[in-house]
Amino acid sequence: MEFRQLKYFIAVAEALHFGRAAESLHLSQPALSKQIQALEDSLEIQLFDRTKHWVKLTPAGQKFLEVARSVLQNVEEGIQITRQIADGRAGIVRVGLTEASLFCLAPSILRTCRKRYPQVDLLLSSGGTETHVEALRTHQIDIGFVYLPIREPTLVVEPLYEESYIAALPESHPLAKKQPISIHDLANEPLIFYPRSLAPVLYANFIKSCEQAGFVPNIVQEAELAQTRLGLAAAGVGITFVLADVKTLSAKGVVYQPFADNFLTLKLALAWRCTESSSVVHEIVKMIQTTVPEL
Amino acid sequence: MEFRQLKYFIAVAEALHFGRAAESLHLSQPALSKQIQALEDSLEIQLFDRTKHWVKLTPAGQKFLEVARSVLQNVEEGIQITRQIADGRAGIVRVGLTEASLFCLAPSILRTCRKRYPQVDLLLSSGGTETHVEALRTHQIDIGFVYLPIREPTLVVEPLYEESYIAALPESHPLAKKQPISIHDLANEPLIFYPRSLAPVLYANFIKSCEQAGFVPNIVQEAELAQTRLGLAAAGVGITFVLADVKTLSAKGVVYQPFADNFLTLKLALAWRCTESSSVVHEIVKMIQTTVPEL
DNA sequence: TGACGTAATAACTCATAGTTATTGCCAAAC
DNA sequence: GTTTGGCAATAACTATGAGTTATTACGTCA
Repeated sequence: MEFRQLKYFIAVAEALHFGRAAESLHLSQPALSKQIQALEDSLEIQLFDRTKHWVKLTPAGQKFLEVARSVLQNVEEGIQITRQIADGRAGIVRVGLTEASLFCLAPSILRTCRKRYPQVDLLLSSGGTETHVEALRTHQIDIGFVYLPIREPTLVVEPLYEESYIAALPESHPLAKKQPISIHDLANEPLIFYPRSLAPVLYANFIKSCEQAGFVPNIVQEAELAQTRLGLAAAGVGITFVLADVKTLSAKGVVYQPFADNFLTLKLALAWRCTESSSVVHEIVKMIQTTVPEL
Repeated sequence: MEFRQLKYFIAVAEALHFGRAAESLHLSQPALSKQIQALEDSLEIQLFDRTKHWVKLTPAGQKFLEVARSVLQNVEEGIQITRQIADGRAGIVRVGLTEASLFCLAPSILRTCRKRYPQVDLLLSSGGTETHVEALRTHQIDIGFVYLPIREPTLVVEPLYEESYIAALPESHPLAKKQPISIHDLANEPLIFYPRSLAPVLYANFIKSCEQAGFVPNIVQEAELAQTRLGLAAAGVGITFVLADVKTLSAKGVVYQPFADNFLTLKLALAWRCTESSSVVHEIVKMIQTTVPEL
């Protein structure tokens, strides 16, 4: 059985006339007759009752007409979906977000995706730079938000933007009134930082900057989430640091202060596998890269 | 796109190796390669990533594998159903039953049908001989239970069995004690008969038999259903007649009496269109013809 | 660097889907 | 009763393309 025969069969079943059906198929009548015969022979089922003067469907033929139509429609729809996946207009993309991207980026990325790529499902997870690099390698995610610099030849890494950290101090802290503050003010202060693994290079830079300023930072507590660190700061445990755009998160008992020397900055980047074959991943990368600067 | 190409595609997608896939298809490797290329070209979608050393599905190819499998399965199932209809193992058959057949035949016919032809739906309706003949002509039913004789050249009519009528008398009636009774006993008795249209010939025969016995029957009431007639008899309206096998229907206030001369008999037959093309109708006719004598 | 495994290409063959011309059948018209 | 017309089937032929075998090109592994 061939697709051709299904199409021919439908034409004859609709016209109930070999001549006219052949015409509508841009085909000669004998060719059509032969193909219908071949179809009936291969199925070993008589689909038409026909004399030289009329043609009609047998009961089996009526059922087969439904079957033929639904098969052709299934194929058509299947090709549509396949094409959407090939074009990157459909599929599943797993994105690893960072703490920073979680707050302000995620909602607008999701919104844009749903609008521009309604057939694409974004699965979001969160983690640090190291976990994302590993998750990319092991194919657990397709796109990761990471902090620069990164050395991983199997990944494509493209910077998104740079953002500076600001200090978050307990309300009652003396530095809360001085503005702007400097790195030197941090000497001897109890500090709350995030775990090294979240962005190892940034962590190292921080330590180095402190040492260059002539002191060893006194990190009394580590916490991954900004919210947790702010809570600790509010409780007077020490000074902590958050990304500038996190300050929209007004926390009770905490005062934000920018650094005069802007010494602690973060370069956010997007990473994906060099070998990535899925066009939908590339589409979503492009989408994120155009969406993020608009914010 | 061709079915061949779908099958080849599935083989390659499963083996991920053109040589081995070709072998499993009993085909040379170049032929397979060409067909896969032709498929990709016709769809304008790349289904495989391949080098000289490995083959793997693209994301679109993975989707298309699902599509191809489901299409082939749909076709397979569709052919199955079509074949069942062609063989008379599936379909819809509309059967017109008579009062007589409704009581004892219908349940066992339905039971046998469900057992032997699980894919066949029987749609039952009831009516008299004349309505069934008309319903057969106008394609409203496919098989009709009718009373003989019938002259209708467009129908095939095959007798099923002959059954005699028995009298049903009010309990208090003098004839209730005499056994068996004769046609002569009916002279001057008020009679309850069924409408002429239900079985015109039987009706005429009844009138004629009475006239030959020397009297004109005194029909005081007509009623189509046996149940109604029995009710009237019980109420003392008169004597009525029911098929012998209806007597299992014990009716209060009514006594059954066979006729000595067996004068009122009914020949039940099955009728269907000469031009009937549906094999399932013929199957069900055969089924009824073998089931009925067993009762 | 050479041998091996593998998909693609080349050149060819043969099956078959298409063509036109013709036949045979039945229905309707004269 | 005969003829005409319409239509599906058949016959004979053509050309497209699905298959073949032999070869090539390429990347991996020893």
